Amino acid sequence: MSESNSVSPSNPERSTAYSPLYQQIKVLLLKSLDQGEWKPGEAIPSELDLAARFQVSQGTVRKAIDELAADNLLIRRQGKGTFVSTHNEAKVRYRFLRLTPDDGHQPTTSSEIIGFSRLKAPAAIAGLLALRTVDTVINIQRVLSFDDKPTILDNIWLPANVFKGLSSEAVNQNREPLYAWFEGEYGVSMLRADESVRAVAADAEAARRLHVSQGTPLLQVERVAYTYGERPMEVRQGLYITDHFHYRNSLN
Amino acid sequence: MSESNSVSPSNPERSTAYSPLYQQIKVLLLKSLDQGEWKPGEAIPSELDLAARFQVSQGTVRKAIDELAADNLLIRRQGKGTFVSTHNEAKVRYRFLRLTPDDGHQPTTSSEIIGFSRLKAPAAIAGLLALRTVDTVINIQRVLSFDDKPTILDNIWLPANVFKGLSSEAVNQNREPLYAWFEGEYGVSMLRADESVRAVAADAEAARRLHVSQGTPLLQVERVAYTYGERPMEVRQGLYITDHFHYRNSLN
DNA sequence: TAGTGGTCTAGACCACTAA
DNA sequence: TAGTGGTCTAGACCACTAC
Repeated sequence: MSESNSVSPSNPERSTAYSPLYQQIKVLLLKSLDQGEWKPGEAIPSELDLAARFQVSQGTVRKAIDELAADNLLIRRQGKGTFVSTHNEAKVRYRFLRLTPDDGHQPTTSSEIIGFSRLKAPAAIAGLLALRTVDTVINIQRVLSFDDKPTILDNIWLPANVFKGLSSEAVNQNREPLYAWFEGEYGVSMLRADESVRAVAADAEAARRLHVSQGTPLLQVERVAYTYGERPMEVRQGLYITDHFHYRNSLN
Repeated sequence: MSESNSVSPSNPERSTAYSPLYQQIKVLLLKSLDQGEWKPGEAIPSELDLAARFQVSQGTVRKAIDELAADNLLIRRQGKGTFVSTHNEAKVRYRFLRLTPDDGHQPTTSSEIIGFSRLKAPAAIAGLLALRTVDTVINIQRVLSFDDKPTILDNIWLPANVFKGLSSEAVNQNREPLYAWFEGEYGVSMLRADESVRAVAADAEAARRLHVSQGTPLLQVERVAYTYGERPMEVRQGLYITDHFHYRNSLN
């Protein structure tokens, strides 16, 4: 583990690229996070330790950490330290799920796996996952129920070369939220996602799985989730019943 | 214009409330913004001027401004100054509209007002706007077309006591985006909004207005928009056609 | 050239946590 | 009490804009 992470404060030959010190520190921190030097849920070194390691002032490290914390990659806890984000804490499980009950109450959730297969990536999926159509993907289908009522039909696509050894049995035995499971079992941290939302009519399959009539309006949510380096790691299409739930969003 | 905006760095009697200096500065800046001391699009005083005015260091003012800029209330422009946000710039018009063409191209937009009335606030609207049911609200209905194809049916509710003098003629003559118009004409800045999204079936009215068959799945977007101090200033229900457009969202 | 925001430092002190 | 992140200061210098 070489520790020669020094940085030159002012680079005299700035051909085209000038980047402030704290941005360079941020890149170094991201590299360590991506490489797993500190795992989800663990503390990273203190600001003073990092300042010594990178040969900069505490304030500069602070600004780098501030930005990573603003992006939810790190979590600061006064008096305790700075920790790597995780999907595995009660408070932030289902962090990416925007579907919310119309009344405030917290529903019980359960998941049933209804499909699992490996196949060559369909063109559309390959494009979104930055794969070729000769690469293998894993397809998982499941139904999420809230208070025992089927509410979400998910169709999930993962790159097989990353999720090595993921099997039908494994996914059936897993009881954690998927993203928490991915962190612990496959070392994949989902950091960010883009969603496209539409209204569609339930087809025969969706109607059967969600116990609604064919043609019922459903919310279709297409998600691409990314890990470090903006690398896409999951494509997911969800069909949501929205008669007693809504997709919430905040604009600013 | 009294200028006695001083602040005591450390309050010895912190009964329960401790708030850092930069937070107190932030509150003072918000008050000035709310009171219109600096209008949308205008520059606020320089950091050094504000530091002198509030008797704190530049760094403390900076941190207060940083947070306001992160909330999109202010915009920093290096070398020029810090400016009050506005919906009236080409770059950020339709800042709150998440509906996006599936292909990337930028459609032409047009708006047709199809309804205007004043009435006592219905209970549901009164609740969302923090009004009583004896208060008057303004209701505007319109159709937004993209590339001359009707795509959004909007039903908008405004508190009449704030939007004084808003008339059917005025709203018909206005050519700006609504929120830009509200800023200039009524001094109301829309800073933030919450949205609830659902899939619904087009009723007879929506079908007629949007040129689709009754029962067509539509995206229903319910929005509450807020100005300074989290005061709700608009309730809006939009029905979106999403066959060639989608509601985009980023999660992190 | 002057004025603005942006970066970086060094040091002091405060608030919070845990032993 | 020691260690962490959080606040605040004063000052130097850099990058960008406009005149």
